[in-house]
Amino acid sequence: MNNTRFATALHILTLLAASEEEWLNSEWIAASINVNPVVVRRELSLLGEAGLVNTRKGKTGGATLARNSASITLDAIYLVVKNSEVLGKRNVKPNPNCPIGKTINQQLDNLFSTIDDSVIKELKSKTLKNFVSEFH
Amino acid sequence: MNNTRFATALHILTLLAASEEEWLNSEWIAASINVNPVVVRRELSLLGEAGLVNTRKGKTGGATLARNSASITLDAIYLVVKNSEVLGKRNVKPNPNCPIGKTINQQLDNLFSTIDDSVIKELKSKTLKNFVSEFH
DNA sequence: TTTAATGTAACAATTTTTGTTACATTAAAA
DNA sequence: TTTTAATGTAACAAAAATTGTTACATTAAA
Repeated sequence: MNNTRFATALHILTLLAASEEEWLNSEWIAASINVNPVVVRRELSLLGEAGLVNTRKGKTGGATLARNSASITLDAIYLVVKNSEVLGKRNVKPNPNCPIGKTINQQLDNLFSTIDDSVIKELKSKTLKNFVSEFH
Repeated sequence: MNNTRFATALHILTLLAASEEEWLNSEWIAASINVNPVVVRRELSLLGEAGLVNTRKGKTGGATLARNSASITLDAIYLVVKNSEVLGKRNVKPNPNCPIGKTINQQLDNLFSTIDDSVIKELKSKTLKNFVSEFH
């Protein structure tokens, strides 16, 4: 992950959690993060598919949290934005004539999964509510 | 991490560990990974700085492990290639006029460090020797 | 009917990653 | 002493990933 998607998604959810019951629009959210509103809408769309937020169109449109911030754990956010593994990518075509090259990607699969799982587990222990409570 | 550097570095070290006492050259290693020899030399240079390999120039030049594969843990490799945090990047300039935007990067610092630390810890429990032993 | 929002496609710009060429330096071997 | 075969590294090119932007159809309240 060499991008800002987790930071952006968590920022969005933090704003929504900090003002529950209000429909925040993408322009307002974008101004807080300092990115383009389209970036926010794109991420909101994915967070919506994951059941973390509700969005509505039309005048007075915007977004709210879909569930209580205490029930949202950070692994759910991570899974929405994750598009690579913690240890990165495998090399595409290691040499099949080399005993190591022949099977290294299978060994890396195991290792990469193990590490990813431990990150997920750690994130699962942290709630959005707790994260938000750190702001004072 | 959305790159192949960890996979490449571990591949290199696996080859060296699998034929200790031999000086493998970058062209040979590169053929196993299927990348350009310069990529291998670049990574070997960094692995050398970290004390994981020895390299020598001249005819009969090449690389060997600098220490026993049982004493090399995977966190050492990760630290050599790591150039981003597990949860990615922060947004560059969140709005200082927003209570959330004002301090979110400090909160993210804490979270990102915690997650990175847990990955390091997990990798520290795994040795190169053990990884190599999985090939059969 | 007007206004103000989302949803999303299409594309542009930027940054990161990977690949390549070139060559100075080193050290063994002929 | 010259040739050979390697590393080390700079400089640049190419490809891929990331981020930003414009445009506009759709929706729903006012």
